[in-house]
Amino acid sequence: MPAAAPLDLSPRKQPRQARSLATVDAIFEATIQVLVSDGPRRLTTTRVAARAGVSVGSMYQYFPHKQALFYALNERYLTALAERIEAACAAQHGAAIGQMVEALVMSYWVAKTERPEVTRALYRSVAELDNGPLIADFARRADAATAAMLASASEVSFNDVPTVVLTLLSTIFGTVRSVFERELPADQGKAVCGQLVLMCSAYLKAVR
Amino acid sequence: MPAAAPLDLSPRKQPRQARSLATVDAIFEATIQVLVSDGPRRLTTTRVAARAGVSVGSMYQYFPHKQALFYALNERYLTALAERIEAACAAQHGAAIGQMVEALVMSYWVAKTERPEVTRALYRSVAELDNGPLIADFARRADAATAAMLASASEVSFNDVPTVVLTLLSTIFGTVRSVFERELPADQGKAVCGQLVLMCSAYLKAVR
DNA sequence: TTAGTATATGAAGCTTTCTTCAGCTTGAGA
DNA sequence: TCTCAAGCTGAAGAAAGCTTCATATACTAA
Repeated sequence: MPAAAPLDLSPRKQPRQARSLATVDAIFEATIQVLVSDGPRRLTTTRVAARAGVSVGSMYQYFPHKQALFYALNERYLTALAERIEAACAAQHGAAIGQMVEALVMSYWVAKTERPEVTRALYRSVAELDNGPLIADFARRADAATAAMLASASEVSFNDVPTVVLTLLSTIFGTVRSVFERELPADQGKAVCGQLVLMCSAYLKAVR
Repeated sequence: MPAAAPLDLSPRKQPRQARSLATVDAIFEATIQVLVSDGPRRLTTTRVAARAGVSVGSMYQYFPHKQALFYALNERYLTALAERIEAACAAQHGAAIGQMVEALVMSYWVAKTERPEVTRALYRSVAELDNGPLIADFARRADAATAAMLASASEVSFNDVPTVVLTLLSTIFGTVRSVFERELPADQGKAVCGQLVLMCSAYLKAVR
């Protein structure tokens, strides 16, 4: 565990005028772009500011330090991802188990493959900060949404729902990550994704 | 993709005397320790040298720069891991499919959980370098070993072995990684591991 | 229009880190 | 023992990054 001093990661001030909102957005977008094109090692305040078309000073109006910016970016990303998963799960309440699994896998897959370079860049840059709390929060939301969805399945039920959900999500999230890490060509990635649906379905049949 | 300049990652010279071998070993071990205790961001040449009980200069006798050291460490780790997987697969030739899966999952799980802090530290530090070639090499070996093992199963056969293998390994590697990322308590980790065996078995039954 | 607040700037100070190299120590073989 | 290559040292140069702050500009509301 990184024995880092506790940092204040909260934003320094909230943008109030339209132009400052644009500035913050530009900074976030620039952060992603620098991450994608230069990698996490070269994510510097200077570079981000330059790409965003603002001065370094402006960054420090809204973020107390580089880490805070990066933390906020991850927060944004994971929150949006959680919302998509929740929506996908909610849409399947009462559906058949097979459909549920397919929807769950596909919503995650689509979310990750929409902008693959961004996904890859974020995967690679996790090390830069202690995002444990963010991951935990995200996991909690995904767990809850999935559990609620499974519970709504009228036909079948599982003994140990928490373990089933944990296994399911660990598998889905992990497998997708593996596919990105191996930098597979698109068609192979899709193939694995399809097999993943199959695998999860087979699993749920086995433990129901 | 990180647009880094192509770096020479090969070691600078080979240790010839016993004491230099000890130095190199100490440097590797120190690298791991710094990674574990200080995190990848604070992995500096000074810190590593200090922890290893040698001077910075000594490091530069064997590694042209920091990246090369880190690269070599990953190479060591992944090579050892590949060997263990190959051994585990070889030991199951001719066995029942269920046993094969269990052996595969467990060998990987055990390898990763033996020194969990090290595993975690290495997972977190991947971003620091472009280890694509190392991952690719490792994946190739694991694929081959697994494919050979499956092919030796007399009872059953699969249509698309490459896809099955790819799916299987992506799932196993990814799920284990997910478990570490969520920082689950040991018992939950074990539980997921058990379920993973189940899941993979169910999958192979479904696609045989 | 004017006062007051919000926002933006970017050079400069400070710190950290990487890497080198000239000189010193250790070990192996003759 | 002597010689020389192998190995080690660590201060110091050079580069890069983070963050601040005094100053300047834009906006808002009265």
